[in-house]
Amino acid sequence: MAQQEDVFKKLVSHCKEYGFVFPSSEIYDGLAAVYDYGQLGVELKNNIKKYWWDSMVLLNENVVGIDSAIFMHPTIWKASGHVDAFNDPLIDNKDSKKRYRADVLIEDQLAKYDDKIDKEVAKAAKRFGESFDEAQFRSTNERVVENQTKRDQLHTRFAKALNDSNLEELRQIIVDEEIVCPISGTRNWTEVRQFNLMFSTEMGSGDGVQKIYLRPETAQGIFVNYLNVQKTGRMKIPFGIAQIGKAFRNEIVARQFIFRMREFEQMEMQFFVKPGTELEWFAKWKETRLKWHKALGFGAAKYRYHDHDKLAHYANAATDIEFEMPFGFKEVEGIHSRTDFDLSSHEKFSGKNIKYFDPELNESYVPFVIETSIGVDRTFLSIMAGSYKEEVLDGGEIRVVLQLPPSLAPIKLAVLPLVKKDGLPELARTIINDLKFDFKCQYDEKDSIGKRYRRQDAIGTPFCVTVDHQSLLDQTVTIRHRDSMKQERVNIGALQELINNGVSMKELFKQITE
RNA sequence: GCGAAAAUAGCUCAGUUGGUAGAGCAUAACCUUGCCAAGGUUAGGGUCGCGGGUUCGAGUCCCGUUUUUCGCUCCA
Repeated sequence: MAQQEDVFKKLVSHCKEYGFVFPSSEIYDGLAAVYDYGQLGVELKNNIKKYWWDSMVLLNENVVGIDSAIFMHPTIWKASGHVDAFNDPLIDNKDSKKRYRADVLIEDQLAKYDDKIDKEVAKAAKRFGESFDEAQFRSTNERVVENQTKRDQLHTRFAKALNDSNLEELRQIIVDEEIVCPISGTRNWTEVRQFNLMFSTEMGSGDGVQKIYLRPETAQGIFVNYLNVQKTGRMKIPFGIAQIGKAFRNEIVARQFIFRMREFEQMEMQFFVKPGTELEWFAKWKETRLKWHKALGFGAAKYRYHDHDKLAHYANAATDIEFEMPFGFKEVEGIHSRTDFDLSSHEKFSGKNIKYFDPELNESYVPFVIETSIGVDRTFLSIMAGSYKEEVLDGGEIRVVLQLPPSLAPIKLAVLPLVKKDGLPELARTIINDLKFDFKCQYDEKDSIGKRYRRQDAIGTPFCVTVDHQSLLDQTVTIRHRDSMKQERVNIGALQELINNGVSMKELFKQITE
């Protein structure tokens, strides 16, 4: 484990050193859990997005894309459940350092009163046997009535405090009820704090100002547009809508580099199906999505499914695809069968009919939804982690090489004059000027050729084209492959096709569709 | 958010009992070599995370703060 953490540390340094990822606002001491992508990082990230996007909208004729706004009508987040479901009041015990949900502590206290009452009843039942009338006993026994009164008073007070979002009152209840920490047994509590998952901002000014949220997921932008897309695109169920975009969550703890950030990017596809068929489609997408990951070539052992036992309020089946990060297997993608929860809820809250008319069945229904939701930043991290290698060469020296899938590499080829004289740089420039329309190229004439190869290895460039004196005579160059370090001599005119074959995403797509 | 540890050049780090900062690599220029990094010469780059305090004097001691890592907690 210590060694793995070491790898993670090296990976983070590598990302910084070569311009993949920088801490945000670094000259102002940074901003917690926010990162910027650098000159190579943005290329890799764009390639990842292209790989996903094309795998959805090119490979599936019934999947189309949209790009919805980050700002959305505030009621959307009521309908989705985000406003209510993520307002947990939290309290810490200063002695045990444990954190609890304040409402759960109070609910436990309510349960204790119930236990006391039940015990009294049980005792009486034992004592009086068959002649025991529980209902009468409950209403007349002093201790039972006392506990019932206390419980009811607490319940009323608790419900009011929750309803008013009165955090001081919640804390006061915990103090008044003399609730102790189960670990430390003390009543040394912090204030109750509210953590809302959603960031909010204000739109408009003056009297018309409106509180709006930064979307915590991109999915809702698809749901509220599904009928627009269906009608204008003449889509027939089953069909899907794909979207890539930023989302924001005010995480309590955001950590592990770009794995959990407060601002992040999602690639989501919502697939609309006939009710009753959702589990078949869930299984289908579960399989397809794993193929997409495996096609990257890091080995099947790096991935696994994690099926959810505990399901979210909207789902009837859910699984994660996990990748073995340097800090363990972690979720990269989630596949959920979201039922008709979201669409039905939007129908209710908006008052609009958003049923799909199925011409084959000649009837209307609210479609069920299968969601595939993948984090761009997590995928980026998984690809960096899977690619970073420290190879021990024959001579015993270590080569740092980023074995990125060539189709995702930020730089596709470097063109290197063997010496920076005798007209070699000029020929190298000519080659770049010809290839730059198709591939991101880099020119380098500094330092020895070996050193230049290593520099390209460190940023994952799959091909190095070297111009030497023979090139001037017969228009051939050597092309060197990153992973094998093998070289071959080819005609300059053959480069375009050779490189194109090497960096095309076609091979990956074939693995997904077969 | 709680606790622990850390923060010195682009990266990895050193820095003595407190005496105004160093290395390796990297970067740039020139010379040299030319197919798998680390030849020569030279240069740039640091108010030692930030703000206070103690002191004649703070990278070093004290307090606060920010950021990062680890543990706890949370993660529809």
